[in-house]
Amino acid sequence: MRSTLALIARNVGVSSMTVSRILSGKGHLYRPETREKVLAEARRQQYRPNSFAKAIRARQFGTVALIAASDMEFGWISPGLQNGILAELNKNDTHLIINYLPLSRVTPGRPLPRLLREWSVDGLLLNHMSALTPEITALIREGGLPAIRCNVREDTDAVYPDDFGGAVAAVEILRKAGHKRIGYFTLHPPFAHFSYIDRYDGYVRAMTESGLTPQLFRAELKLSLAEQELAATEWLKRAGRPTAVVTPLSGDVSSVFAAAAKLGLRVPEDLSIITFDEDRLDHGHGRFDYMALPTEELGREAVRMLQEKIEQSNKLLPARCLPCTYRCGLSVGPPPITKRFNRRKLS
Amino acid sequence: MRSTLALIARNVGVSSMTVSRILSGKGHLYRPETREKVLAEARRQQYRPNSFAKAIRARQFGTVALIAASDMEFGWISPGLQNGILAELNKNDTHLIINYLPLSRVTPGRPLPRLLREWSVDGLLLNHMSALTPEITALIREGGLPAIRCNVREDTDAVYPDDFGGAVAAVEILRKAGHKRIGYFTLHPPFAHFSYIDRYDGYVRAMTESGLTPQLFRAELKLSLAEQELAATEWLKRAGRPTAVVTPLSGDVSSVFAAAAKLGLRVPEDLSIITFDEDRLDHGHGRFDYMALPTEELGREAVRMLQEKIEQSNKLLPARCLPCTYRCGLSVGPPPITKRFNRRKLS
DNA sequence: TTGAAAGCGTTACCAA
DNA sequence: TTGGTAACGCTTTCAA
Repeated sequence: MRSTLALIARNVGVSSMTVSRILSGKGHLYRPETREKVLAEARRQQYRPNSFAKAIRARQFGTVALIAASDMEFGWISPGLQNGILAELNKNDTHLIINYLPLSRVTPGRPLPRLLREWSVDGLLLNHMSALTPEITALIREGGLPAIRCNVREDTDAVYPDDFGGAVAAVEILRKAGHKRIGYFTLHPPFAHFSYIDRYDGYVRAMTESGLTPQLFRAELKLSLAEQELAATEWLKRAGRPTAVVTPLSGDVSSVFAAAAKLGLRVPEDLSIITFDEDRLDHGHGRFDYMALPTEELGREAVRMLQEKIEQSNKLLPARCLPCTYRCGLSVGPPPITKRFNRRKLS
Repeated sequence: MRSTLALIARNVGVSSMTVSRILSGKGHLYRPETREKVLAEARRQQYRPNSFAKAIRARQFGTVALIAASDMEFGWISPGLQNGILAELNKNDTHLIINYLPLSRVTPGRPLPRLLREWSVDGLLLNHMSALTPEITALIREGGLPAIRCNVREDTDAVYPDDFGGAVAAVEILRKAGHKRIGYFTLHPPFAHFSYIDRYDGYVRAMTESGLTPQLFRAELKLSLAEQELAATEWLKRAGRPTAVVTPLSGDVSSVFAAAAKLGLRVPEDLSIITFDEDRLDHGHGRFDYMALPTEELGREAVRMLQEKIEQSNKLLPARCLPCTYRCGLSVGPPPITKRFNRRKLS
């Protein structure tokens, strides 16, 4: 049976207010004798306060929700983002409820998840894996809950990584290493997202502003894996082929690497690679150079903004755009000696 | 201002019970006229029930917690596991609170997170990224909450993947492809975990039972990335070098692949690779063959078990061990023609 | 067809 | 130093 203040009070022979105060740190007001008896009985019963009852009294939930909004049937929340959010929330003993929300469910017909139908949290964090739709914007506004949007490039109430700047920085790193023929390599993206576009735009901008020519490889969706690899191989052995590539997704790396290996091109001696990724434990143990997305800081900042909104009755906040960080690996080096490289026959 | 039943009731001029019943689907008991008025006012006020108040009345939280227990300061929950858990919980409109729990915080001195100090959930899912400690076992038992442990090999109240069987299956796949010299390749693991050991044990068992000789490469922790790669290269060019490797972590793949590429060994023509991973969107777009961990099903099963425990007053449940699934990629093929391969000089 | 009262487990407030 | 009362927002139960 669950223990309550009333139960302890009855057993000890005091009022439940006495118990309440002693157990919530106001014990100095009481006689040591009373205090001891209450504490002992609470311990005996393994008393733990009911946080929902507290929340009702306090008129705030002490809870925030993180919703993964996407085009897909399931959600995806980056571990770094999640950790950043939790780290910041834990400072205030705030709970985090998570759920995913397929955007297809945000239409007049379909029922919303309980999280949005009922009143259960003080604020909302939305993680966007696809573009913002008018429906979801309306949903949030109508809900009246303070909300911060993560990973979506909006002017207000949003936090997102500087993907454009990350791509520019990647090109700069390769340029400083001596590369001029820098390609952009990507298979098909698993979902549509602003960052995927911004990375390419950043690449093109950095290239043209340096007077270099962008060269893009983009595998078509309908091709099989083997066909994609073949196409990649063709692209890598063209005359004027790149000595370095930027890829927007870490999943692209093994493809370009495999294609290069098939041609006998070594990384980084013959081909340098920079990709995008979040900092994580299993990222090839640092084999590849990458632009690290500021996922953890994104989470922390989102929480700070949300807390500000909760305190200041949902006031509009300017968005924050956080920079990527270059992580050195083993996949970037100087370009090969040009003449020999160009003359080399690739089978 | 938040809307409540009482507020609507006052505005319409009925009792709050009337409002409560009409808004919770028992409207047919009332005159259409009353019903309409109440519904209109509720809509106007954007009424949403307070789920904490409901929970208090119902004497259950309608909420479950997922705690990521690990040796590290932060947590790691596999996206598949999380999705499986959410998918199953959403069937009953149950909320999921997540948090991480560094095992160092489970000692008499340090304060526990609110989730464990207070009473906020009906049950607990524990995701273990390290071995179970006596402290955490005691903590859970004392807490008195129904709990299921994920990713830990225990006899009761647990769900975990069959890593041993997965490794056995991986060896079988390579054997059937014709390989006899099958190696085991791993850098240092990011954390200690039963699965890491079980995979190796499964590999050794499958090899010896087939009359083959295990050969292990394991990079030492203190080596730099470049030194690890050098060591891997040495291992791959020994006489009697493997024609296929099993690696327990997907992060190992790029290392063995890179080392092979340095030697001019192609995948899969000269070297086949099978790794372990969970099904995910960005897994090299299917480049590598892997044994897929049943993470999503693990989550679903954990929730089903937990719900059973919650209903049946925390009764002990036998553990469940779920099989891995082979996912075909482009990294497994027949072994190279032996004589030529053996004679070939690798620089 | 509708309502009043009681209670879920807390805590703020006022009184003793 | 201690206790009674009321209230947070909801639903069950009983009564009209």
